[in-house]
Amino acid sequence: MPELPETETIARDLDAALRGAVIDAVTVVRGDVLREATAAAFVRVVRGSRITSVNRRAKSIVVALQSHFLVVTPRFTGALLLTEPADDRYTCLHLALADGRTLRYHDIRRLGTVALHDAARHAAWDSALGPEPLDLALDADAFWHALRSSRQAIKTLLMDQRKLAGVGNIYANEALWRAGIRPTRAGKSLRRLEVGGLLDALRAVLTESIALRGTTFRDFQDAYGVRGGFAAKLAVYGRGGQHCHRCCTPLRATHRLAGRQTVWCATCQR
DNA sequence: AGGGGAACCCGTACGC
DNA sequence: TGCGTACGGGTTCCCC
Repeated sequence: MPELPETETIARDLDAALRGAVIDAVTVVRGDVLREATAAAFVRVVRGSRITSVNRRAKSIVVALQSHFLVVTPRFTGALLLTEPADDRYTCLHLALADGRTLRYHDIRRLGTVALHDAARHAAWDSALGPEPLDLALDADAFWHALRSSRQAIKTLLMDQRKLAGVGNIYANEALWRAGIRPTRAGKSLRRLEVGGLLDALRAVLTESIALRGTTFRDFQDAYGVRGGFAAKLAVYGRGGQHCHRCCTPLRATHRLAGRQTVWCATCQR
């Protein structure tokens, strides 16, 4: 479930730890996590290359090499680990660094992916994604325009990576509760003022979660195997049937909206 | 075009 | 207790 705050946590740690590191040896243990490259091509490109930076885009960690990019999308159980995992059976990729450290891509359920991009492919991938919510270049007017053409539910739109990058189920639920907006409202029904409030709420919850190194609901761990601290701060996600922190009404929960867990307060979300 | 649904994967939860 | 099955979850791909 790593969304924006969780992948941001991983990327910041890895950037500090890996900038300038050289990858000496590559072992592909579970080749089915690879995308856009065969195991042989992956080894050929990655072996001997230097890591120039590590960043985040949407819910992916982007490891920049000299000429290529590794785009790691952990999905539910994927992790980029600098420490020895508790169970090495789930190591999919093993990168030995010249300084003696090891970077592993570890994934129990293997729905996560590691793609290899050259510069042109990476630019195309990047341009297909929507704006970053924490980028101040995205203003409420632009966001309002992006939403007002759609009949889809606002919660579905928040999670549409072409419209906005990095927001998944947890933070979509949380931002809508904070903004007092019902998840099922059609995008085009939102007024300009409501969209401004929603963007403010979204930025606040993402920023607070990053400060606590993300939400570990079940599986998320950072590069050192440590859990995030934001789960205790969640107002609605995973709290169906419990009381709303604002008005004490029992929170409603459904899976009907795009098949995902949606939790909201029918009293204070309109 | 835009939206809906299946596939991907396997640990966990649950039923018998 | 032990086995079998349903489920979840984001993205991609396919189809209507």
